[in-house]
Amino acid sequence: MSEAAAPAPKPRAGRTATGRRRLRSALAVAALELFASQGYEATTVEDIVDAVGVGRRTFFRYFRSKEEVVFPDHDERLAEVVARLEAADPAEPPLAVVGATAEMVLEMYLAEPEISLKRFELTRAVPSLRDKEIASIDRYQRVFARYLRGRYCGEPHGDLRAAVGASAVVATHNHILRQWLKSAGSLDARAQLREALRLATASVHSPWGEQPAGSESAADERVVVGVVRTAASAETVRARVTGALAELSDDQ
Amino acid sequence: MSEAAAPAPKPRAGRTATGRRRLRSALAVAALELFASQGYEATTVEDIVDAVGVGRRTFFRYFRSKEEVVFPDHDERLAEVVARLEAADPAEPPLAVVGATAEMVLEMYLAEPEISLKRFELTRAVPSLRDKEIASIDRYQRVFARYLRGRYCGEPHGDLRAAVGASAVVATHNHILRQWLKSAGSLDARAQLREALRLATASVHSPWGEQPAGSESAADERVVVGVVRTAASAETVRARVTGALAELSDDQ
DNA sequence: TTGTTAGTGGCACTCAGTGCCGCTACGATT
DNA sequence: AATCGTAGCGGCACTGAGTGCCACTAACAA
Repeated sequence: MSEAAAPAPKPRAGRTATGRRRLRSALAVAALELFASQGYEATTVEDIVDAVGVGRRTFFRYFRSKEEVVFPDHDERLAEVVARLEAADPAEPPLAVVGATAEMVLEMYLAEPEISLKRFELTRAVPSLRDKEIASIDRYQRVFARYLRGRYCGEPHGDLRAAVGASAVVATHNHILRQWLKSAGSLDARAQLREALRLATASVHSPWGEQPAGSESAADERVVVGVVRTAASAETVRARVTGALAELSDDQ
Repeated sequence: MSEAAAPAPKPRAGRTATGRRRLRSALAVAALELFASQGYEATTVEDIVDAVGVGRRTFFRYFRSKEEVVFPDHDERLAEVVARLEAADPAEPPLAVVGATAEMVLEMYLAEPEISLKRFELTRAVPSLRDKEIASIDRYQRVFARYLRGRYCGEPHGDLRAAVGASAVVATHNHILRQWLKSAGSLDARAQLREALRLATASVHSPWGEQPAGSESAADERVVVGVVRTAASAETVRARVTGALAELSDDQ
C-alpha cells in the first residue's frame, strides 16, 4: 500500500540489467509464484507487475491476457506441429505421421517437467484456465484432422476417419500425459505413448467404408485362408474379422 | 442517448405481462438478434438490456456471463446426459450406451435447427465463443469417459480404451453435426450418426491388451477357420487380423 | 392494513484489456 | 560531439464485464 505512494521518482531497479527480453520470463515466473501462493483469480495483473517492478501496461505488451502467462508458447508449439506435418514424408502412413507428431508434443511437456506440473495443478484448479487449455488442445486436434483429411482425401469416409483418427491420437496423448503428470514424472511416457497409440489407432489405419460390390478389386484379388486360435465363438470371430477387414484394398 | 435521460419514472412497459420467466427468453432472443446484426463483441450487455427494457443488473441474474446467453441450457443438457448414462442398462455394451447418448445429444440440436444454426455461425465467427463451446463439448466427453472407465474397470487398458472410446464418439458426433449444420439441415443426421458410430467405434468394442499366453482360455477353446476374400496381400491380412483379434475372450 | 418476500433497478466498485501520449535510453548519422 | 530517430516503457484515461449492496415495488399472507 504505502510503497506506491511516490509515483514521481521511478526506482528502475535493475531493469535494463536483466536484459530486454528477460522481462517476459521474469513476469511469467512472478506470475506463477503468485498464482501458486495466493491463487489465480486472487492475483491481479497489478500484483504481478508490482512484484517485478514494471508498469501494468508493460504486462500486456508481453502477454495478450492474464491467462496467456500460463501458456506462454502455445503458438510456437502449434506452429512447430504444423511445420512437422507439412514436412512429413508422404510415403509414411498418415496416422504414423500424426502419432509421431503427438510424440513430439509429448516431448515438449517432458522437456520441462516442473513447469508442466505447475501448469497441471493450475489448470486442474482454475476452471477458466482449464477451458483455455482445452481450447488450445483442440487446436492441435484440428491441425491433425486437417492433415489426415488431406491424406484420406477421396477415400470412402475420409473426413470421418480423419476426425476420429485425430481425436484418438489426441485422446491417447492426453491420457498418457495425464498419467505421467499424476505420477509426478514416473516412467517412460514415450514408450507408453507409442504402445498406446498402436492400440488406439489400430482400426483407423485401414480404410473404412462399404465395399462397392467389387469395383476395382476383381483384378488382383486373391483368396486368403487364415487360421485363428481363440476362446471366442465362431460367430464372434466372424463379426470381428468382418468389421476389422471392411475394405482392405489400397492401404499398406 | 436521450431516451435514458429520465431515470426516475420507470416505463415498465409490459414487463409483468410477459411473465416472470419469459424474461430469460426475451433477453436471449434480443441478444442473438443483436449479435447477428452488429456482431458479438460490438454488442454490450447494456445494448441487450436496453432492447428488452430491463436493467443491466437483471441480465446477470439470468445469465452468468455474456457468453452464456449463447449457450443457455448447456448445464441442463449435460445433466440429462449424466442421468441417461446412470440409468443405462448395465447389460448393454458400454459403447452402445454412450453412442445412444450421443444420438440423444444430436437430437437436442436437431430439435431446434434455427437456433443451432445461429449458434453455429456465431461460434464460427467469434473465437471466445468457439473456445467456450469446445470447453462444454469436452465436458460431455469427460462424462462419457468416466462412464466407460467404470464399465471397463479392471480390463487391460480400460482407462485408455475409455478415453479413446469417448473421444471417438464425440468426434463422430461433432463430425455429423457439423456436416448437418453446413448443409443447413439436409438429410437424416440420425441415421448418419448411427452408421458413423458403427464405423468409428468398431475397434473399441472389443477389449484391448496383450494375450496373457493362454491363461483362462484352454478350457472352451476352439479352432475357428475364416475365409476372407480381399485384394490385400496375405501378410497384410495376417497383420490386420492379428491386431484386430488381440484378446477376444470375454466381450460379446 | 400490515409485514414478508421475491424480483428488480441502480449505484458503486473491481479488474481485465486498450488507446494514446510522453518520456527516456540507446543507436545511427553527419 | 551534438542531433535525430526509434523502440521500449510508464502512466493516464477509458470501455466493458461482472459483483456486492441497498432501496424500491408488487404480490402475497396474516
